Amino acid sequence: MSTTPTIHTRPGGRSARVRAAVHHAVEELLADGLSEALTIPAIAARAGVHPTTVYRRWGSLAELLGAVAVSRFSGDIVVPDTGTLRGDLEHWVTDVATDLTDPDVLALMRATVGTAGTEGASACVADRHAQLAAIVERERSRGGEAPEVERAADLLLGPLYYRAIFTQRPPTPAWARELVGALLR
Amino acid sequence: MSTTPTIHTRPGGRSARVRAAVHHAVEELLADGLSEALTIPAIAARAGVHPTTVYRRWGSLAELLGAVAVSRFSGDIVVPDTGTLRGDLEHWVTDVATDLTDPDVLALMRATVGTAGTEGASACVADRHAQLAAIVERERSRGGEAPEVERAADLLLGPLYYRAIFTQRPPTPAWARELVGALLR
DNA sequence: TCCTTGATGCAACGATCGGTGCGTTAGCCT
DNA sequence: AGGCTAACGCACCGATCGTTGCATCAAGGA
Repeated sequence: MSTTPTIHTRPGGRSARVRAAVHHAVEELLADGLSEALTIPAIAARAGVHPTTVYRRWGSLAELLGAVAVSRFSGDIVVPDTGTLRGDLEHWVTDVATDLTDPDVLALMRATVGTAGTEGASACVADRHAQLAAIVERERSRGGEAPEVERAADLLLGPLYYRAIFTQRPPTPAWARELVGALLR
Repeated sequence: MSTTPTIHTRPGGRSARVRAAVHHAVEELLADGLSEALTIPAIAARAGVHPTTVYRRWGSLAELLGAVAVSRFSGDIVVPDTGTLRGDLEHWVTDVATDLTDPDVLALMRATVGTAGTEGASACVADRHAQLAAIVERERSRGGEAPEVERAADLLLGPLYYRAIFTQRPPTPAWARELVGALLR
């Protein structure tokens, strides 16, 4: 779930700084469109850290990208309670669509999917699934009818991520809200 | 009568053989799960071709993967005419879902998305869009009502590719047919 | 058939990547 | 405050990548 800083062996100041610097360097290099030369020495140089450190802590580029994706795509977002399922979903898909408009986010997601394989890909959407499940569960606790989480993910996250990754038409908030209409028909 | 296909390049026997061997080697290496060590020398060795040839003809791994994706995902598939829009779509999504079950296809798609960027990603789905547009157009020529191509792509290709790429639950034909139901509601 | 020319093979090179052993630094604990 | 120990920096190494110049081969045309 969230980053619990008590689990790591040594959550001290320096390790955390190095970790943050490396993560930030990965996002910076990806933002610069250098998806080609995204190599560990380049990341280390950008982070002001010795390459050996990166090799030892993360091992491979795949694991590093996976870690960056997890920490980037696992914000502790609390979806505000609008009182209705439709309102919650519309608010949420707007947030997701806005997030997927950021080219840096797309670059990180593409690189993670291509390098970290299945695990990296699911790490990109795990938190979104959890948020969606929370919204559906909240509606059920209100006593209302709610579709299955799987179906909601198919009809909401499916079009959103498909447009973001595979097409050149980034999702817009207005278009995303129509997806809610198609789901709650 | 046969118009000599004087194309700019040389469609002769050897170039075509080399091209086919390299394309096949890329798919083979990806099928072996070697997405990590997917490098041009490795591809050339697998294809029985000198690395220089690959560097000269394709230039970079991104362009090579893009070319492989284009040639793999652009079969001249003719969707059979079942007489109704629903039948055509159900038949088509079944084909797409079956294709997306192949791990080799998924590996190629992930590698292309991660390496070849936006252009590679759209190359993976361009032909699917064309097929869907053809189905919709056929229904209109029958005089029937058909949804917009964009909407159909969002609600059909979206869930299909989302499941295939981002989740560990590959799409099944039965599930894919339900998508048609959600679209034609 | 021979000639032209584009495509491929070959060998060598510099550059850089990925890894290892060791000394040093800086958190955490008593 | 001082020791303990994980984490980091440094120097060095082998392996491999990406490129270039030149020789060779094969496809297409006169």
